[in-house]
Amino acid sequence: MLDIKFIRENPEKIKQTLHAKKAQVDLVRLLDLDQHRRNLLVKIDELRAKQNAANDEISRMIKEKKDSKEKIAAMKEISKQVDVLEPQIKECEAKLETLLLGIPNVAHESVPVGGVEKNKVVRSWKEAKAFDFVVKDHIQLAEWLDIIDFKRGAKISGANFMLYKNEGARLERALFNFMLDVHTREHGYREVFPPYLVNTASMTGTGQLPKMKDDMYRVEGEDLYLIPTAEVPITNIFRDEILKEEDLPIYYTGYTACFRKEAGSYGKETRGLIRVHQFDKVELVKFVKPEDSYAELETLVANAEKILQLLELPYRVIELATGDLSFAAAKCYDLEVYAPGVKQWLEVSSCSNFEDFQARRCQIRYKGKNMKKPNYLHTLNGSGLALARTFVAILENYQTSAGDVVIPKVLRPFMGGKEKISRT
RNA sequence: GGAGAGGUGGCAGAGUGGUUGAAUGCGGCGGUCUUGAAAACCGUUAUCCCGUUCUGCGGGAUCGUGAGUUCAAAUCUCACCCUCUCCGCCA
Repeated sequence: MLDIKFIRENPEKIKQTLHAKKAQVDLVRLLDLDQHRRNLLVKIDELRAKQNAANDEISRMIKEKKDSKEKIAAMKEISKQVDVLEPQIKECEAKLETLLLGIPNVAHESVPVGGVEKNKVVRSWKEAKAFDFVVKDHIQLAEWLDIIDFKRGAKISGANFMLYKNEGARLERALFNFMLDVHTREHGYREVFPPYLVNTASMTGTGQLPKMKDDMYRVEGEDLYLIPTAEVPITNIFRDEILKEEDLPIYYTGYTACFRKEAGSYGKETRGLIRVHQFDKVELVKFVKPEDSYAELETLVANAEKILQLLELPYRVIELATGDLSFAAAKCYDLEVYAPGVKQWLEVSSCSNFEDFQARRCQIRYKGKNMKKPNYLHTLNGSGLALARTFVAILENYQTSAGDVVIPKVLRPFMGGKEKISRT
């Protein structure tokens, strides 16, 4: 959510943002409601001031045993007027809130302006491996090695649900353990393991609601949604709290399963593990002081990159253009790993600075000794990494001509020292 | 799921219709004292919104959340949420 004062003072900037992020919000109406709200507030505050003064007076009259009937009768009138105004203000504020929640975050000035075509490759790491045999894709490999059962996954739950088996299940487990270890031991993150189901307030806080409502699974009859990312529960850890300045920055990492409907995204491009309804992910979340957030974004990306480097997978870092930024992000880098089997660059991480956009929705503030008032902090998050696609990249990059998959060195301690996965 | 108790400021804990944003204690911050520290003493100590002649001033709101009764609600009524205790169920 943006500051209404900022919107009031920068309507042009908001118009550009709405256009860039393709959001439909009636800005004129929003500004009207804002003005209307303030007019109503002036009126009701005056009436309430009268009530408060009269309350003191009536109280004194009762104590002095004077007749207060007339005063009380007069106050009944005022009270009626308040009763008329109050619902008007509530209605106005509710409408304003609805519009406000629909306004996306403004991109940082450093972000390239334009659509996907303006996305910029800022760096790449490691050349794509040259194979001297015909490469298989991860679906062929996974079926050949009997480490993922696509058919039974679909039987149990539906299309695009996976049943990991044998060394596949173990590789998955190895991956998130490895990632958590790196982030907690080497990058200074504290580990959390949050709930997978969260309420409306949490989903609204990070910006999934109201916009992404149809992309999420909801529990029937309960105010609970399955998380599409651990960003939601982890960022909401501090919802409605004021933190101490000296406690910042705070870094959290956590593993969760993630659930997404991915409606309407079937087809050849999304076969196998590339776009699934349930996947595992290790998330990185930072709570930082505003002046540090862009430096923190760079280290966040570096922390995520480190995982790909340790896994020795070729990847590139993309800086997203304004039109490709998510609703809540002010700036975002995607990490794409190369998968030679499907011959695609796969997005395995998205690292964003939300500035105070989520903090304002969540009411997460901080206060220092020399600060008169609490201030919104900045939140950032990034995948470190999303597992399903990383799994794809490992299978496809580490395959041998025999159809085996060599286990990346850093994962072997998590795989009982095993060096490769072979058909049994 | 059933029965009961309860949700008040950073914490503890008063307050059951009328100058109560809220006693008191602890903690925090500033100061006096001290060579320094402790103790003692004095002061201070929430958040949000609106207006403004804007390093200030004026007003309003907030005692789990929402609705209601009333001239007036932390205090009364209802609903919901959460916590605790006991019972049941259960990985």
